[in-house]
Amino acid sequence: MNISDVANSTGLPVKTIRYYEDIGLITPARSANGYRDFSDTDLHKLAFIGRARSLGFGIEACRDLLRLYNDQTRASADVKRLAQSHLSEIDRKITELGEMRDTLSHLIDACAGNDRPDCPILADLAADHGSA
Amino acid sequence: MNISDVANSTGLPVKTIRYYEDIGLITPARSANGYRDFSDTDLHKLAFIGRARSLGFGIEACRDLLRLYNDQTRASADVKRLAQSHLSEIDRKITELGEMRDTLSHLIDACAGNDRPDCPILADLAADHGSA
DNA sequence: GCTTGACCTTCCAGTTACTGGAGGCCTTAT
DNA sequence: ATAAGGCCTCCAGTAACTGGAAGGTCAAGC
Repeated sequence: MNISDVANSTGLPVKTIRYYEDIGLITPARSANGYRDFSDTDLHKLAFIGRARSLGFGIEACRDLLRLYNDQTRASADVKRLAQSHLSEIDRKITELGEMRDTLSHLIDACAGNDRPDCPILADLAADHGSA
Repeated sequence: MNISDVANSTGLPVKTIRYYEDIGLITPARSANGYRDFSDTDLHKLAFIGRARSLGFGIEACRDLLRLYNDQTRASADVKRLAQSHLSEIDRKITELGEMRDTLSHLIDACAGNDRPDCPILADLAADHGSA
């Protein structure tokens, strides 16, 4: 299988697949002409990585997940721990973004949005929010 | 004012302040010895940027906000538009993270988390989610 | 046999917003 | 005189790609 076939099957961009080889996530064979020659296993791994990435796992976490997947002696507790740690990170980000969202939407509501210069958004950014 | 005073006042790291000068957000004066010599205006600008950044505005948006702030003839509509566009982006991210969160927490709930190898999380990542 | 166009290759640079570190002046206090 | 600490610049690295240049390969058509 050539790289564009794999890209079509997995939905991953060609560039990304090459990148995943660069960083050692996959090691496809090479044809005599130098082209990458992907096996079904490579395809499967890439699909796996693609789904893990779509759940927000970082590349190193993907590497760990792949290793666990290939390890028949794994304990599901190890996978769960990894996933929980990632979930906490997601929750942290959601909270952070939610706080931004709340502040920002209040400011937006307070702004007339007309052709006058006075603007509560700018006023808030310029205001002293210091603790002292 | 030396850079560490500004860092203390604004809460921004020294490195970040130098970086903001590099990219032209601020242009502090220099003392005879080559040290940056920050004015109150510089301080104010940096605090402004710090607050905009804490609301998640990107650097270029900060530049725009600063420009609008300094433009007495601005229309609040322009500020509002910028903020709304940023809010949409935040909402998009929250939605994306929320979807990840939901999927991931279902999988985590389904995983026994013991020392057995069978794991619904890995099974899901390995499963064919293809459209065909 | 040759050209054309679609693929494939590698390598380099750029993205975001910093952060860390090396190597080296400047200042202040002892 | 020296030691500590603050300041300087420049270089490299981070995460995960993405775009583009320069060039080899392959299949089809004339």
